[in-house]
Amino acid sequence: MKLIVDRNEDVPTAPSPYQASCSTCRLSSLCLPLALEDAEVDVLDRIVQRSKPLQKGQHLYRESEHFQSVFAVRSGTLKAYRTTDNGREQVTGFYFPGEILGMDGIGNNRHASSAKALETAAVCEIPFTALETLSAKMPHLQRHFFQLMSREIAEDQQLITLLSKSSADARVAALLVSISTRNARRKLSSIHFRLSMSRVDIGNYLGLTVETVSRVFSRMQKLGVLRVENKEIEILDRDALIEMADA
Amino acid sequence: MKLIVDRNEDVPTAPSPYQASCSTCRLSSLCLPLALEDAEVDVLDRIVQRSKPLQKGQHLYRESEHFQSVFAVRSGTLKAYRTTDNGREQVTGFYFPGEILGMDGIGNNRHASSAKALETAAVCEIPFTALETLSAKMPHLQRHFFQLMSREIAEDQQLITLLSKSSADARVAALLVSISTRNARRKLSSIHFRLSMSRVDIGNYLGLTVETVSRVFSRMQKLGVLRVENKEIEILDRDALIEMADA
DNA sequence: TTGCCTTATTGACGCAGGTCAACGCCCACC
DNA sequence: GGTGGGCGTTGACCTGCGTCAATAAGGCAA
Repeated sequence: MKLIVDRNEDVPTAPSPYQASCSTCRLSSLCLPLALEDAEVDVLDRIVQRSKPLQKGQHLYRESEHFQSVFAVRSGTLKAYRTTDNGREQVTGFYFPGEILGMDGIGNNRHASSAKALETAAVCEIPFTALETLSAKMPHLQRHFFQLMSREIAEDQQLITLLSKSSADARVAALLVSISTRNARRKLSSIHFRLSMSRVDIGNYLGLTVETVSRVFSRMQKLGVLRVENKEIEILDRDALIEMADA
Repeated sequence: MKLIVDRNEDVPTAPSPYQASCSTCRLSSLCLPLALEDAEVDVLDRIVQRSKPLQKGQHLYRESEHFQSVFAVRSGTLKAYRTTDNGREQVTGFYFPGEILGMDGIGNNRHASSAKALETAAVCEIPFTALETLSAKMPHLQRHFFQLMSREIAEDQQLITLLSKSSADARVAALLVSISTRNARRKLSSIHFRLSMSRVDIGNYLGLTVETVSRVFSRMQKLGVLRVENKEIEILDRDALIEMADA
């Protein structure tokens, strides 16, 4: 039987049903408000739209849809993926709380990828036209947004490098290190976490088959580098993992 | 013996020995000035620096160097590449006239990759701080630069997809189609061109070995899709090539 | 609970592309 | 015009990962 305190689930933070504001959001130091003055954050706040959470499997946007906004993840995880001409799916990224997605749609005013929730997820919607207007007035914001986009480029290039020559072991290791690092940024455990994505998604992202991913996990477990129990991962030897990531 | 006009080298803008201005540049319709009013182009012109050409093999910038400017290619070809922790090299892109490179350095104020001329090449340097200031004043410019960065992201994602699952044939085909398309944009032949990069660079970019690249070229030639003669490429059956690119 | 369906693991086998090696060709530089 | 060194091609062989198949283990509905 459920207890009354459970109702707190419906009230993630303060006032609004979803989220009060950027200024009270504990992710603000990772997200768009980073590097903004308090007064500037308030202005930004006014253009940010918070809506009801996405259910697992629900789409935030779809490839080739009209582009209107970028999104910041507030909770949960999303995957971005594109569908190739011959119908194959390619996962291009996983997005965790505090991270921005949708920037690939700016170029042609249509989303270059689809985004889907891997679990219940909440996002902040940032209408791009408003963001542009604001950026022109707030140099810090403009700069920061340029930086965010640039980092997305640099990260994609890292993935390119990974996919181009690394072994299956190195790919999986690199993903785990990446998740671990991003968890640390959010003050979560960097050695013990739950994978929100399936083996299929991992394989798809890393250019491997499910079977290979599974075998790599087993192998790493046998080597004492990881403890794997379904989606629960414990990193037992982070140094070894980092070592494997670039071999 | 030096002529007096050479002293213009000290005056980077107007009547320089290298290039008059964005407004007279025949690449302006592909490059940064795109979508700008004539008056705006003049303002942009004033921050753009044109310098003496790079020789083949010369670096434009190196990974982890302090980031200061982005660059537009005026003539020639450059490759961008990064060096992994274990010393391997990964080519992340080729840049042709009218294209912008260096945007991956904005994020952390250091270049995330190195850029090297594949043949004699001329570039325009666009100091980023000045570009930011100007962007805040010229909405068209800000918008356009956001779009350029976004397209770089989208293109990287395309490469990710390519590297993730495609066969060697598909990878090479995709690169050739890409070069062909980019040549067409510059009003050059889309079916007959000279590869400015070596087989090693192609292989490196596509995550293949030189031998495989060479074999693919031979195979395509045998199939009557291409005519290959050293670096000269003639596309005999563009449709077949496009077909191969996503198989 | 039971049952169904999706996701994960493990094994056996085949093949695309990597590796190693030999050789030819282009061209830069004496 | 000769020669050396880099670049490209081709062949023979090997291996890591994909494929196919069978089984197990969760997870959700009724």
